[in-house]
Amino acid sequence: MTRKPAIEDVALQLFASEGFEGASLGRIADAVGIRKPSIYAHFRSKEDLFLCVFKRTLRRKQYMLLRHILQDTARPFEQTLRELIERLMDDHESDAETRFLLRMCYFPPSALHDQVMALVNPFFAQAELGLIRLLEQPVHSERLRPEGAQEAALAYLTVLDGVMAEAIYTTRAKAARRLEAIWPVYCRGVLIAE
Amino acid sequence: MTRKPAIEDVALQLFASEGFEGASLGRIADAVGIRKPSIYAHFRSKEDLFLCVFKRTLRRKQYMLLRHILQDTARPFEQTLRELIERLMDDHESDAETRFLLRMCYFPPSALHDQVMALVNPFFAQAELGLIRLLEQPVHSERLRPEGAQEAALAYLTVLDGVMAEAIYTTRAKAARRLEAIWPVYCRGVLIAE
DNA sequence: CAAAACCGAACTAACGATCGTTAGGTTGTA
DNA sequence: TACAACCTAACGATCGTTAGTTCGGTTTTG
Repeated sequence: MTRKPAIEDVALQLFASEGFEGASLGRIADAVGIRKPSIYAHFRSKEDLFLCVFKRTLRRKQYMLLRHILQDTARPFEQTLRELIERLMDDHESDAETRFLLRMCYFPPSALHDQVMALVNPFFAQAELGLIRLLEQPVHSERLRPEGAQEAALAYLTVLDGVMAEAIYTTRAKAARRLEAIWPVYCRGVLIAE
Repeated sequence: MTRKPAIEDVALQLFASEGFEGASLGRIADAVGIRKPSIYAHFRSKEDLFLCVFKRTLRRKQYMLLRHILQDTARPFEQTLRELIERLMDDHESDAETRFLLRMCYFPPSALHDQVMALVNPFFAQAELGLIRLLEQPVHSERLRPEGAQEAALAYLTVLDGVMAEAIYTTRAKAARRLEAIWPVYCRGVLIAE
């Protein structure tokens, strides 16, 4: 009977679209259908609410990423990696969770900058590591140029962020255009020519 | 003797670091060394102040970009394009103008979203066009793969945003790592193999 | 088994602080 | 004398937060 999950969901939505300072507890409470002080039955402060939502989101995304990358390690890695970008573009358009996470990784509330980064850095580090591990599997690494898995992984993350950047400030369709353009470039750049 | 330029400079700094909602007129006035209502001698509202600063920044950056791209069209284009990314990384670290512009292109104040985008879209469109024009010059286009200037330009913008993304949420040094990794990939991907 | 104590989730009322903004006065300069 | 640039004082609205209450459902107890 508790509205706690509803509060978290609405907070996520508003934080994603208005930012931390732009989303007020009053508007969050209104959208949930409760009174503003009722939020304090579940969270010690606005910052506490934010951090709870942020941690939850980080946890879910980490799980999703891991699952996607390890789903079928035998497939050509280009396919897996390209589909991951497409999936993130879809998610960014349809669910607020991805928008929230991206926004707060780029520009966390300045008072919480250090706390947020302490959560985000291991997240990114593990993502990079998981990616390198995938590319280092013999099936894949023997198709890579001698520069190796590390370079291919780092370059991929750059491509990913570049495409998502366009998804953020314009539309999914224009981001898809970018992916079409850069993907063959990326593949030619990291694979051994046949 | 007017403090108008000082107001704009300080507003730029605070908007860049705290966001539109996070930066209050009171703190801006404090940093300038005047009283809060004095701001209204020069700007009709907080939104007006923001838009003035934003337009000025857009104008300056547009001029800088154009100058950089057209500085020496005979040089190998890879050199010009790579240096542009390095320059933007430097700017992002040293001057608030670049941080401000990036932040507000990604996440404009939600009440001003449409107005901001009406300014930003032509800016991006012209940047893309200028880039394509550069790459279509025979000196450069004859070194490009048959996919052509359009693909190379779009891929470049993706690389640029991907590297800048890392500069935003971590440091210049880590962004430089990304550039090191992706630049040879990009060049192999767009240039004809010798 | 019924009464009592407890607890969590919501509420109302209100706090002080700060927000953006307006009105109106002072002062120095053209 | 007129105007621009600043000032003080204050506005209503909203911010995040606290105090204290009510109410329904568990758990503990006589």
